[in-house]
Amino acid sequence: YRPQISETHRPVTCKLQNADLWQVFNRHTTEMVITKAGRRMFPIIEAKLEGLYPERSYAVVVDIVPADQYHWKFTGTEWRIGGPRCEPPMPSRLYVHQESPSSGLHWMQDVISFGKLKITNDKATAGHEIVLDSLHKYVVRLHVACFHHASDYAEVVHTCVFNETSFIAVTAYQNNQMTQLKIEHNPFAKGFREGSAGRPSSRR
Amino acid sequence: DAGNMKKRKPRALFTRQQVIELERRFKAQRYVSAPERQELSARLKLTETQIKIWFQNRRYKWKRSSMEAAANG
DNA sequence: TCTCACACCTTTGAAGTGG
DNA sequence: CCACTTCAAAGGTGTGAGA
Repeated sequence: YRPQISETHRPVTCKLQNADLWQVFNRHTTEMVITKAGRRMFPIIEAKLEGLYPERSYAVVVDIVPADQYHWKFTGTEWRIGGPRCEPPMPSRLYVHQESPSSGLHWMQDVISFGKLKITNDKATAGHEIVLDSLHKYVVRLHVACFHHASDYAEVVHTCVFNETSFIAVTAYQNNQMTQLKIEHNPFAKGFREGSAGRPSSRR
Repeated sequence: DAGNMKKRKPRALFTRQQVIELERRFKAQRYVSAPERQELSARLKLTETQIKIWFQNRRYKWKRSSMEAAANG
Protein backbone atom coordinates (compact mmCIF):
# COMPACT_ATOMS: atom_id res chain seq x y z
CA TYR A 1 0.00 0.00 0.00
CA ARG A 2 1.36 3.36 -1.04
CA PRO A 3 -0.51 6.48 0.03
CA GLN A 4 -1.29 8.87 -2.77
CA ILE A 5 -0.80 12.59 -2.63
CA SER A 6 -4.50 13.35 -2.59
CA GLU A 7 -4.91 11.30 0.58
CA THR A 8 -2.73 13.63 2.58
CA HIS A 9 -5.13 16.46 1.80
CA ARG A 10 -8.12 14.64 3.15
CA PRO A 11 -8.53 15.18 6.87
CA VAL A 12 -10.65 12.74 8.83
CA THR A 13 -13.00 14.57 11.17
CA CYS A 14 -15.11 13.20 13.96
CA LYS A 15 -17.81 14.92 15.94
CA LEU A 16 -19.94 13.91 18.88
CA GLN A 17 -23.44 14.03 17.43
CA ASN A 18 -25.35 14.35 20.70
CA ALA A 19 -22.87 16.74 22.34
CA ASP A 20 -25.70 18.94 23.62
CA LEU A 21 -27.09 16.18 25.81
CA TRP A 22 -23.64 15.22 27.04
CA GLN A 23 -23.01 18.82 28.05
CA VAL A 24 -26.20 18.90 30.10
CA PHE A 25 -24.92 15.92 32.06
CA ASN A 26 -21.35 17.19 32.17
CA ARG A 27 -22.54 20.39 33.79
CA HIS A 28 -23.55 18.33 36.85
CA THR A 29 -20.53 15.99 36.68
CA THR A 30 -21.62 12.90 34.79
CA GLU A 31 -21.84 9.62 36.71
CA MET A 32 -22.00 6.21 35.06
CA VAL A 33 -23.13 3.16 36.97
CA ILE A 34 -20.94 0.10 36.63
CA THR A 35 -22.19 -3.37 37.59
CA LYS A 36 -20.81 -6.86 37.61
CA ALA A 37 -23.05 -7.93 34.75
CA GLY A 38 -22.25 -4.82 32.69
CA ARG A 39 -24.26 -1.63 32.35
CA ARG A 40 -24.98 0.50 29.29
CA MET A 41 -23.88 4.10 29.32
CA PHE A 42 -26.34 6.96 29.20
CA PRO A 43 -26.05 9.23 27.35
CA ILE A 44 -25.05 7.00 24.45
CA ILE A 45 -21.97 7.72 22.38
CA GLU A 46 -23.12 8.94 18.96
CA ALA A 47 -20.52 10.04 16.44
CA LYS A 48 -20.49 11.44 12.93
CA LEU A 49 -17.49 10.80 10.70
CA GLU A 50 -16.27 12.68 7.65
CA GLY A 51 -13.29 12.50 5.34
CA LEU A 52 -13.12 8.73 4.90
CA TYR A 53 -12.57 7.13 1.54
CA PRO A 54 -15.99 5.80 0.51
CA GLU A 55 -14.70 2.57 -0.99
CA ARG A 56 -12.17 1.59 1.60
CA SER A 57 -12.77 -0.61 4.61
CA TYR A 58 -12.65 0.73 8.15
CA ALA A 59 -13.23 -0.34 11.73
CA VAL A 60 -14.59 2.11 14.29
CA VAL A 61 -13.43 1.50 17.85
CA VAL A 62 -14.06 3.07 21.24
CA ASP A 63 -12.03 2.91 24.41
CA ILE A 64 -12.39 4.61 27.79
CA VAL A 65 -9.27 6.04 29.38
CA PRO A 66 -8.52 7.75 32.71
CA ALA A 67 -9.21 11.48 32.64
CA ASP A 68 -6.85 12.15 35.56
CA GLN A 69 -4.62 10.55 38.18
CA TYR A 70 -6.99 10.75 41.14
CA HIS A 71 -9.83 8.97 42.79
CA TRP A 72 -12.92 11.00 43.59
CA LYS A 73 -15.42 11.19 46.42
CA PHE A 74 -18.83 12.80 46.80
CA THR A 75 -19.16 15.13 49.76
CA GLY A 76 -22.94 15.23 49.74
CA THR A 77 -23.12 18.32 47.57
CA GLU A 78 -20.23 18.06 45.13
CA TRP A 79 -17.48 15.85 43.78
CA ARG A 80 -13.97 16.37 45.13
CA ILE A 81 -10.60 14.78 44.61
CA GLY A 82 -10.18 12.10 47.26
CA GLY A 83 -6.53 11.36 46.69
CA PRO A 84 -4.10 9.93 44.18
CA ARG A 85 -4.86 6.80 42.22
CA CYS A 86 -3.66 3.75 44.14
CA GLU A 87 -3.03 1.25 41.39
CA PRO A 88 -1.98 1.93 37.82
CA PRO A 89 -5.08 1.54 35.61
CA MET A 90 -5.50 -1.45 33.36
CA PRO A 91 -5.22 -0.51 29.68
CA SER A 92 -8.75 -0.05 28.36
CA ARG A 93 -10.37 -2.89 26.53
CA LEU A 94 -11.22 -1.94 22.95
CA TYR A 95 -14.87 -1.95 21.97
CA VAL A 96 -15.16 -2.60 18.26
CA HIS A 97 -18.39 -1.33 16.72
CA GLN A 98 -20.54 -4.24 15.61
CA GLU A 99 -20.72 -3.02 12.00
CA SER A 100 -16.95 -3.23 11.61
CA PRO A 101 -15.53 -3.72 9.11
CA SER A 102 -17.56 -1.55 6.76
CA SER A 103 -16.89 0.85 3.93
CA GLY A 104 -16.11 4.50 4.50
CA LEU A 105 -19.37 5.32 2.75
CA HIS A 106 -21.30 3.18 5.22
CA TRP A 107 -19.72 4.87 8.24
CA MET A 108 -20.24 8.38 6.86
CA GLN A 109 -23.80 8.11 5.68
CA ASP A 110 -25.41 8.09 9.10
CA VAL A 111 -24.73 8.51 12.81
CA ILE A 112 -22.57 5.82 14.41
CA SER A 113 -24.20 4.72 17.66
CA PHE A 114 -22.56 2.86 20.53
CA GLY A 115 -25.79 2.12 22.35
CA LYS A 116 -24.87 -1.45 23.19
CA LEU A 117 -21.51 -0.69 24.76
CA LYS A 118 -21.37 -1.85 28.37
CA ILE A 119 -19.10 -0.95 31.25
CA THR A 120 -18.33 -3.11 34.28
CA ASN A 121 -16.34 -3.27 37.50
CA ASP A 122 -15.72 -7.01 37.13
CA LYS A 123 -12.05 -7.28 36.22
CA ALA A 124 -12.40 -10.99 35.52
CA THR A 125 -15.23 -10.68 32.99
CA ALA A 126 -14.87 -12.64 29.78
CA GLY A 127 -17.37 -10.50 27.90
CA HIS A 128 -16.88 -7.43 25.74
CA GLU A 129 -17.57 -4.96 28.53
CA ILE A 130 -15.05 -2.23 29.24
CA VAL A 131 -13.62 -2.62 32.75
CA LEU A 132 -13.44 0.50 34.92
CA ASP A 133 -12.49 1.35 38.50
CA SER A 134 -15.24 2.80 40.65
CA LEU A 135 -14.85 6.42 41.79
CA HIS A 136 -12.36 7.19 39.08
CA LYS A 137 -12.79 9.66 36.25
CA TYR A 138 -12.73 8.60 32.61
CA VAL A 139 -13.17 10.00 29.14
CA VAL A 140 -14.32 8.35 25.90
CA ARG A 141 -12.05 8.10 22.87
CA LEU A 142 -12.94 7.03 19.36
CA HIS A 143 -10.53 5.51 16.87
CA VAL A 144 -10.91 4.99 13.14
CA ALA A 145 -8.77 2.22 11.67
CA CYS A 146 -8.31 1.64 7.94
CA PHE A 147 -7.74 -1.85 6.61
CA HIS A 148 -4.87 -2.26 4.25
CA HIS A 149 -5.57 -3.90 0.93
CA ALA A 150 -6.81 -7.47 1.68
CA SER A 151 -5.09 -7.70 5.01
CA ASP A 152 -6.45 -8.45 8.44
CA TYR A 153 -4.43 -5.63 9.88
CA ALA A 154 -5.74 -2.12 10.22
CA GLU A 155 -3.91 1.12 10.73
CA VAL A 156 -5.33 3.77 13.03
CA VAL A 157 -6.06 6.75 10.82
CA HIS A 158 -7.72 9.01 13.35
CA THR A 159 -8.24 9.29 17.09
CA CYS A 160 -10.38 11.80 18.90
CA VAL A 161 -11.20 12.49 22.53
CA PHE A 162 -14.71 13.56 23.44
CA ASN A 163 -14.09 15.88 26.37
CA GLU A 164 -17.83 16.30 27.03
CA THR A 165 -18.07 12.58 27.83
CA SER A 166 -15.87 12.66 30.89
CA PHE A 167 -17.58 10.86 33.76
CA ILE A 168 -17.01 9.27 37.15
CA ALA A 169 -17.69 5.55 37.38
CA VAL A 170 -19.91 4.73 40.35
CA THR A 171 -21.48 1.68 41.86
CA ALA A 172 -24.56 3.64 42.89
CA TYR A 173 -25.52 7.22 42.02
CA GLN A 174 -24.18 9.83 44.42
CA ASN A 175 -25.62 13.10 43.15
CA ASN A 176 -29.41 13.15 43.17
CA GLN A 177 -29.46 15.68 40.34
CA MET A 178 -27.62 13.16 38.21
CA THR A 179 -30.21 10.50 39.02
CA GLN A 180 -32.98 12.87 37.97
CA LEU A 181 -31.22 13.65 34.69
CA LYS A 182 -30.94 9.95 33.90
CA ILE A 183 -34.61 9.37 34.75
CA GLU A 184 -35.68 12.33 32.66
CA HIS A 185 -33.73 11.42 29.52
CA ASN A 186 -33.34 7.63 29.47
CA PRO A 187 -36.42 5.91 27.99
CA PHE A 188 -35.78 2.77 30.06
CA ALA A 189 -36.16 4.78 33.26
CA LYS A 190 -39.56 6.15 32.27
CA GLY A 191 -41.19 4.22 35.11
CA PHE A 192 -39.57 6.59 37.60
CA ARG A 193 -40.77 9.82 36.04
CA GLU A 194 -43.26 12.05 37.81
CA GLY A 195 -46.82 10.88 37.32
CA SER A 196 -45.80 7.31 36.57
CA ALA A 197 -47.22 4.37 38.52
CA GLY A 198 -44.00 3.08 40.05
CA ARG A 199 -43.03 6.41 41.49
CA PRO A 200 -44.33 7.21 44.99
CA SER A 201 -44.66 10.84 44.00
CA SER A 202 -45.68 13.47 46.51
CA ARG A 203 -49.36 13.21 47.19
CA ARG A 204 -51.64 15.94 48.47
CA ASP B 1 -60.32 -24.04 32.04
CA ALA B 2 -59.78 -26.44 29.16
CA GLY B 3 -62.28 -24.54 27.08
CA ASN B 4 -60.40 -21.29 27.62
CA MET B 5 -57.35 -22.38 25.63
CA LYS B 6 -56.07 -19.47 23.57
CA LYS B 7 -53.48 -19.95 20.87
CA ARG B 8 -50.35 -18.40 22.39
CA LYS B 9 -47.73 -17.42 19.92
CA PRO B 10 -44.69 -19.25 21.27
CA ARG B 11 -41.83 -16.95 20.48
CA ALA B 12 -38.91 -18.85 19.07
CA LEU B 13 -35.88 -16.65 18.47
CA PHE B 14 -33.15 -17.77 16.13
CA THR B 15 -29.87 -18.73 17.74
CA ARG B 16 -26.94 -16.36 17.96
CA GLN B 17 -24.98 -18.20 15.31
CA GLN B 18 -27.95 -18.33 12.96
CA VAL B 19 -28.39 -14.56 13.20
CA ILE B 20 -24.66 -13.95 12.73
CA GLU B 21 -24.69 -16.00 9.53
CA LEU B 22 -27.85 -14.31 8.25
CA GLU B 23 -26.45 -10.87 9.04
CA ARG B 24 -23.20 -11.70 7.26
CA ARG B 25 -25.15 -12.72 4.19
CA PHE B 26 -27.36 -9.61 4.37
CA LYS B 27 -24.31 -7.39 4.55
CA ALA B 28 -23.07 -8.87 1.28
CA GLN B 29 -26.44 -8.93 -0.51
CA ARG B 30 -29.88 -7.79 0.54
CA TYR B 31 -31.71 -10.39 -1.53
CA VAL B 32 -31.13 -14.13 -1.53
CA SER B 33 -31.96 -16.40 -4.48
CA ALA B 34 -33.75 -19.72 -4.26
CA PRO B 35 -30.63 -21.91 -4.43
CA GLU B 36 -28.88 -19.69 -1.89
CA ARG B 37 -31.92 -19.97 0.31
CA GLN B 38 -31.75 -23.76 0.17
CA GLU B 39 -28.10 -23.71 1.07
CA LEU B 40 -28.74 -21.43 4.05
CA SER B 41 -31.72 -23.52 5.09
CA ALA B 42 -29.61 -26.66 5.30
CA ARG B 43 -26.67 -25.02 7.00
CA LEU B 44 -28.61 -23.03 9.56
CA LYS B 45 -31.32 -25.65 10.18
CA LEU B 46 -34.12 -23.22 9.39
CA THR B 47 -36.99 -23.65 6.95
CA GLU B 48 -36.76 -21.83 3.63
CA THR B 49 -39.81 -19.83 4.61
CA GLN B 50 -38.03 -18.64 7.74
CA ILE B 51 -35.04 -17.55 5.66
CA LYS B 52 -37.28 -15.76 3.21
CA ILE B 53 -39.25 -13.95 5.93
CA TRP B 54 -36.07 -13.07 7.80
CA PHE B 55 -34.62 -11.30 4.76
CA GLN B 56 -37.95 -9.60 4.14
CA ASN B 57 -38.10 -8.34 7.72
CA ARG B 58 -34.44 -7.41 7.67
CA ARG B 59 -34.86 -5.29 4.52
CA TYR B 60 -37.76 -3.42 6.09
CA LYS B 61 -35.82 -2.86 9.29
CA TRP B 62 -32.87 -1.48 7.31
CA LYS B 63 -35.08 0.81 5.26
CA ARG B 64 -36.84 2.07 8.35
CA SER B 65 -33.67 2.91 10.25
CA SER B 66 -32.24 4.80 7.29
CA MET B 67 -35.48 6.73 6.91
CA GLU B 68 -35.45 7.72 10.58
CA ALA B 69 -31.85 8.81 10.18
CA ALA B 70 -32.85 11.00 7.24
CA ALA B 71 -35.70 12.51 9.24
CA ASN B 72 -33.24 13.69 11.88
CA GLY B 73 -29.83 15.35 11.28
C1' DT C 1 -19.38 0.88 49.28
C1' DC C 2 -21.37 -2.57 46.83
C1' DT C 3 -24.95 -6.27 45.32
C1' DC C 4 -29.23 -8.01 44.46
C1' DA C 5 -34.38 -8.86 43.89
C1' DC C 6 -38.16 -6.67 42.70
C1' DA C 7 -41.53 -3.58 39.65
C1' DC C 8 -41.99 -1.10 35.64
C1' DC C 9 -40.81 0.30 31.46
C1' DT C 10 -38.76 -0.26 26.41
C1' DT C 11 -37.27 -2.62 22.60
C1' DT C 12 -37.00 -6.66 19.68
C1' DG C 13 -38.26 -9.54 16.01
C1' DA C 14 -40.48 -13.76 13.95
C1' DA C 15 -44.77 -14.32 12.33
C1' DG C 16 -49.44 -12.32 10.73
C1' DT C 17 -52.20 -9.77 7.36
C1' DG C 18 -53.14 -7.31 3.39
C1' DG C 19 -51.60 -5.04 -0.99
C1' DC D 1 -41.97 -8.67 -3.30
C1' DC D 2 -43.58 -4.41 0.08
C1' DA D 3 -46.30 -2.06 3.60
C1' DC D 4 -47.46 -2.24 8.16
C1' DT D 5 -49.07 -4.85 12.50
C1' DT D 6 -49.08 -8.21 16.37
C1' DC D 7 -47.65 -9.26 21.08
C1' DA D 8 -44.79 -11.79 24.26
C1' DA D 9 -40.00 -12.47 25.41
C1' DA D 10 -35.89 -10.27 26.31
C1' DG D 11 -33.82 -7.15 28.73
C1' DG D 12 -32.57 -2.04 30.50
C1' DT D 13 -33.98 1.34 34.17
C1' DG D 14 -33.50 3.15 39.34
C1' DT D 15 -35.00 1.39 43.94
C1' DG D 16 -34.15 0.06 48.55
C1' DA D 17 -32.91 -3.57 51.29
C1' DG D 18 -29.02 -5.67 53.25
C1' DA D 19 -24.15 -6.98 53.10
